[in-house]
Amino acid sequence: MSEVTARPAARRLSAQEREARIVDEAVHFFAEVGFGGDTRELAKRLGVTQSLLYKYFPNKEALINRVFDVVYMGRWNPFWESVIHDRSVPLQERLTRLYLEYAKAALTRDWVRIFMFSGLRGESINSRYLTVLRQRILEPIAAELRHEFGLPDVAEVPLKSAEIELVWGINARVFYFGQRQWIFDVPVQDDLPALISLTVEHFLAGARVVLPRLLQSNPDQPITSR
Amino acid sequence: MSEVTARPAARRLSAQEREARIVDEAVHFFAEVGFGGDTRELAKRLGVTQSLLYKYFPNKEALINRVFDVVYMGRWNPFWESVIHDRSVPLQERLTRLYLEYAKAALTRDWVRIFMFSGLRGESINSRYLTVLRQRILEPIAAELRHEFGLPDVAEVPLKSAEIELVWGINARVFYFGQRQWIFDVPVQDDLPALISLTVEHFLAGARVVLPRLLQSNPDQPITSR
DNA sequence: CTTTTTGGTGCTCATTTGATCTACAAGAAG
DNA sequence: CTTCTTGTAGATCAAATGAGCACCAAAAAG
Repeated sequence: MSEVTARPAARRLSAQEREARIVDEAVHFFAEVGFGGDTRELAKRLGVTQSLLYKYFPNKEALINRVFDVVYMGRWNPFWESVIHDRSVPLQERLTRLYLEYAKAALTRDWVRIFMFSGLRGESINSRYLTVLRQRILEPIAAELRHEFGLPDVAEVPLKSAEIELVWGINARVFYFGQRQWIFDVPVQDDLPALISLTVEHFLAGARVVLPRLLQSNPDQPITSR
Repeated sequence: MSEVTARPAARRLSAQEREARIVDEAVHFFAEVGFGGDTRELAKRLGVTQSLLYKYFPNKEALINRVFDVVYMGRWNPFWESVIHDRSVPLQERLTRLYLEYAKAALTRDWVRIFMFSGLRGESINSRYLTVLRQRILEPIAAELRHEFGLPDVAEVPLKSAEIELVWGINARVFYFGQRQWIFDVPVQDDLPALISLTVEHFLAGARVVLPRLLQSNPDQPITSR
């Protein structure tokens, strides 16, 4: 076998194009092996020398931060926010559409794994992302639930934290599908869209029973308590 | 400040005791920084020289595998399995007790983080653990749900995968509490036990509506489907 | 065709890190 | 007092890895 393998380099792209390819491959690479992955291996996958990476990014951290930008808010879809408020569509359908679309972005291998890798690393970006998610998705859903079940408007009775927690539950379940598939190797058997619609259906049926009771109890921190 | 800190070594323990301390500290250490954490730092935390570690474990991998043994099945509580079948107690209470107890073991910082670190590393132990969980906890719960709602016994109509998926949902939600607290830094506001009991209540209320419908539909892979 | 620009390579350095080895000290046991 | 065991001290190796530098060659400009 010849030792001439990595030599015919895919040379001479525009700086812009090259940078884009580096970031793109970095997303896949770090999603696979974690941020401890070494730059030589990344360069090899790009068909490029390791030193070239440092012509585009001052150091590894800068590249990692670029990956965060691209993967996190770079994939945010405004449709997720808008669909919630469209009361011309039944709530169950709105939620199903929302999470069907959400799954397309957030249940990819790259996204799920990078989300966990960065969280475990102690990056504050996870916390920031989830805060945005809560404000733009979960709280609006909670408000729509009030309307759906004929409960007092949020303007009158502010959302209780337990209501938000209930809505977190949808996210938890959907995200868990992704974790099972891309991290734990216990893939989902059934058709994912079908499971998501089942999840939404189940969620609403449960909320219809539990929510009114939740709002009757005392101020905040209701329920049985410690 | 004095540099006399790690020197007054806790010397001369029995081999057994020393090994136990190493494993114990390794659990905390790897849970914090991941399995990429270096042995010198671990030794420092133990107040011991790095070379001593290699007197107890042939290499780092062996130590890591020990950590898996201790953390995974080493913390399995048979009560989780037994409580499910006790029909002298209402199902809702059984499930609440189960997940309250489950949370004590599986919602610790060490457990949640090591579970994710090992999963991302591609360890097969996660898949094995979740398979055991499904067989010993989730499927029995699904069977009890049949009984609870007056649906055909599992012996007559075998469990559909969608039923199991529904039960995975409880686990997903409970585990997500742990992930938020120990990985994403978006801690749960309310009292955790209260939230778990709310989760169970909500789950059962939803299942009561959805499950009968699920069993009426065609063979497996029911629901809307692609 | 020559010059200039700039994308890309090869080599090298300094650290970090897993792992090993020699010599020695201090409790416990006979 | 001698011997065994637990640990230290510390040096050391080899491999892996982030980062920097001098130089080259292909494309663009004149």
